[in-house]
Amino acid sequence: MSATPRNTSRERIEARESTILDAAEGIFSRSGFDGAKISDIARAASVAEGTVYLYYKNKRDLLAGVVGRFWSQLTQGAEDAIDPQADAAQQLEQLARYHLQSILDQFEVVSLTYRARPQQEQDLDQVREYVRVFDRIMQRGVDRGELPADTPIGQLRDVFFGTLEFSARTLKLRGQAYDHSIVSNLLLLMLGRRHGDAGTNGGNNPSNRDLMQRLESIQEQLEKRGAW
Amino acid sequence: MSATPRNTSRERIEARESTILDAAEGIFSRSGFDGAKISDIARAASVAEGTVYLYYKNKRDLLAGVVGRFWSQLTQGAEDAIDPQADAAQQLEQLARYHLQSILDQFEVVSLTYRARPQQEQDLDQVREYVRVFDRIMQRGVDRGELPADTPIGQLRDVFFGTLEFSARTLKLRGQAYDHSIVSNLLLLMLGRRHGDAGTNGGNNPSNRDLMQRLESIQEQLEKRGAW
DNA sequence: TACCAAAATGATTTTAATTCATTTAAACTG
DNA sequence: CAGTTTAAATGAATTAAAATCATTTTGGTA
Repeated sequence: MSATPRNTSRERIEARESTILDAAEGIFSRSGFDGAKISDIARAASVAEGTVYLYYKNKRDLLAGVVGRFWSQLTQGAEDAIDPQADAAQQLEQLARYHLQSILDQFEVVSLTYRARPQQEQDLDQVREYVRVFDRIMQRGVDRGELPADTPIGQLRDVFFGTLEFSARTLKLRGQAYDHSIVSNLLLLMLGRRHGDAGTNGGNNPSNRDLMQRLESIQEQLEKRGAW
Repeated sequence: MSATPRNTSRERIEARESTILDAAEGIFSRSGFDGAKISDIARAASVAEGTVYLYYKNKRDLLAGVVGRFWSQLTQGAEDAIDPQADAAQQLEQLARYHLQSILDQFEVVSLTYRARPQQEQDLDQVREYVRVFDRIMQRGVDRGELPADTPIGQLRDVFFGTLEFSARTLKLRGQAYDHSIVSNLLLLMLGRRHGDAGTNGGNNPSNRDLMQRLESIQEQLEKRGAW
């Protein structure tokens, strides 16, 4: 029959493709795009060099495969990390934490994204899909009145992902780990409140009494100095 | 004597180096890093292939030269674009406009930056220097009490550059041109007001929180000065 | 068991970076 | 200014790695 003519075969083939992607991800991450040799990837996948070309047209295509899979998995993970019951602000925080944590954990793969061909090509379809997770959260927030109706979602998207990615780079450059204050401050900015440190003195409005004390302290200092 | 033994020579050599950089910038921008052939670059510079290697160790090094020069020029241009008399908010807006405009104009070169070796290497020294233009504006704003004393400059730096770069990518992707609302909204976010339209909360009565921040900033300045 | 098509192989070809022995030009010397 | 030394430039030859493709192997089928 032809009912399941090469079903077994299909499984084997998908497994092999996935093996090649795994190998490529490892070698690309370790050596970068230029440093990675197809022969190394083939060896790591226990496959002949020519076999790689049966699955991917060329080296760039293979990279696109690795990067595409990464972003697909990220989309899946993001959807799992977000509580559908929560309000927009909470969901945004969940996404921010998840995103920052993930791009820190897999920084090398994220960097490889920039080696994929940009624009027009569908190389970055999976990135676009990922970004829609953000758009949906925001749109729902607007629809429910949790966010102002004129919220510029498109612009805030660039604020959100741009800030998190640059922050991740900074952390990596300095050898620092995940820092929650980045997420807190970003959310405070985006949701329209003032920055400062997260919990510390949060949204407190100091009392007139606090202000008076501070003024007295300043006056005292000035008098000590006699200067002005 | 050896006072000016090969001064004339030095000029010629610098001119040639600059010619090679120009050629490389053109070819790299047009064809990308991988697509650019040293032979093309050599031809565009009217020079033999081997000559390129007298000036740059290899292709990556040549790329670093192109990218480094770009960021140096950007630093120079930024300093010219900023009015030293203006307050922090105005300077920030000047820098934002200049930055967004520049990276849109020379998007390909900016993209090439990501092909330069990251981390530890001094490939990105010029980028760091450029970023200090931002830091100086912010620090001066804090010192003068125009910005809260606890302004997290380092984090805001990532907000600023991250947002502008991602916004530029979005514009390019959609074939759109410079959009001033991006700069306006970014500044509104960063300076702690709400987004939406510019003047909205302009001359409003300041809250106690605003007053307290201003007092703290004054006090800090006093203390700094008291140190000597 | 014999056959066929799909899959895999790796030696060969191709492409482009990098090197280096040789040539050319510039700067210095007496 | 002819001769000598040193620096700069050249491009043919080398090398390295991507990509191809004629051949072999494998798995399924009759």
